[in-house]
Amino acid sequence: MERIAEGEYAVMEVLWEEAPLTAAEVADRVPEERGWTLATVKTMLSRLLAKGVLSHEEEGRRYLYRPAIRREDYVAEESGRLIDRMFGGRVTPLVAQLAARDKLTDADIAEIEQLLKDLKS
Amino acid sequence: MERIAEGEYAVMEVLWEEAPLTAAEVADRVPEERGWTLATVKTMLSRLLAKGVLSHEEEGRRYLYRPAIRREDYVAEESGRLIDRMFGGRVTPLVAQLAARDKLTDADIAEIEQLLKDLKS
DNA sequence: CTCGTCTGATTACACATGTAATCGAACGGG
DNA sequence: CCCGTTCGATTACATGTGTAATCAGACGAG
Repeated sequence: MERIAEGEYAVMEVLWEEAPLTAAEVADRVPEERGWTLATVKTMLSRLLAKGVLSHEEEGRRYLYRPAIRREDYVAEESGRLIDRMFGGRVTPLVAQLAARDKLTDADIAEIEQLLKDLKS
Repeated sequence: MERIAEGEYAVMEVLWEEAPLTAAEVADRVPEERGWTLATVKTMLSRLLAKGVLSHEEEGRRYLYRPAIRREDYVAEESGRLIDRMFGGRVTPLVAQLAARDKLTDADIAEIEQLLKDLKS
């Protein structure tokens, strides 16, 4: 699967949230902080189309854009990439890392324990 | 902290493993698959120096390079970035994601459970 | 029919990255 | 003392990315 750049990812997020949308609608929904113009959003859409991660259908004179890949799939792939690169493909060190960094609250821990318990059954 | 590109990261790995090293030594230790020439490695070293994530000391006419940041710190930051971007800052969905993708073996599960148990005590 | 408007397409441009080659200085063998 | 070798530094160049402006064609208001 094609890599999606950080900025492009913001556009995907919008479309994973709601689709199909026109370019203008996507632009409206992109987080304010980006400060992107409509032109910028259109560039992103074109590039994402070229990468094959979006599809579009004509609606009159405009396009309606929608994701061509599932969010879960992309996220899984990206996560896997990071884990391979930084943790030699092993998940436990990642969890350990997060734990050591105090990134895990008690609630997180409880939740993960529950999750693991369900997994085993 | 400066971002480290994927290729540059390979060089950091070498130096986190063993330091200080000369450019030639680093090149020797970079994974074969990269197929990099010494020139390429030197470019990486320069860029990493510019980013401030490596330091160097002169040893005669050469430099000895060594990491200026700790691996754990960088890895923690990168992990955090991914988690923020893809999981809204929450770790549990990441674990859930990995679990759903069958990325967790029984041994992993046991290990993580043990880890969490230790955390609570 | 005509003209501004909206759309996607094309083009622009700077900086990052992958991947080097080359250059000038210094060292070391003869 | 000279020359090839070895360093880091500088330069090169294609591709990706952030961030747009502009252009050509279609559409809709008069």
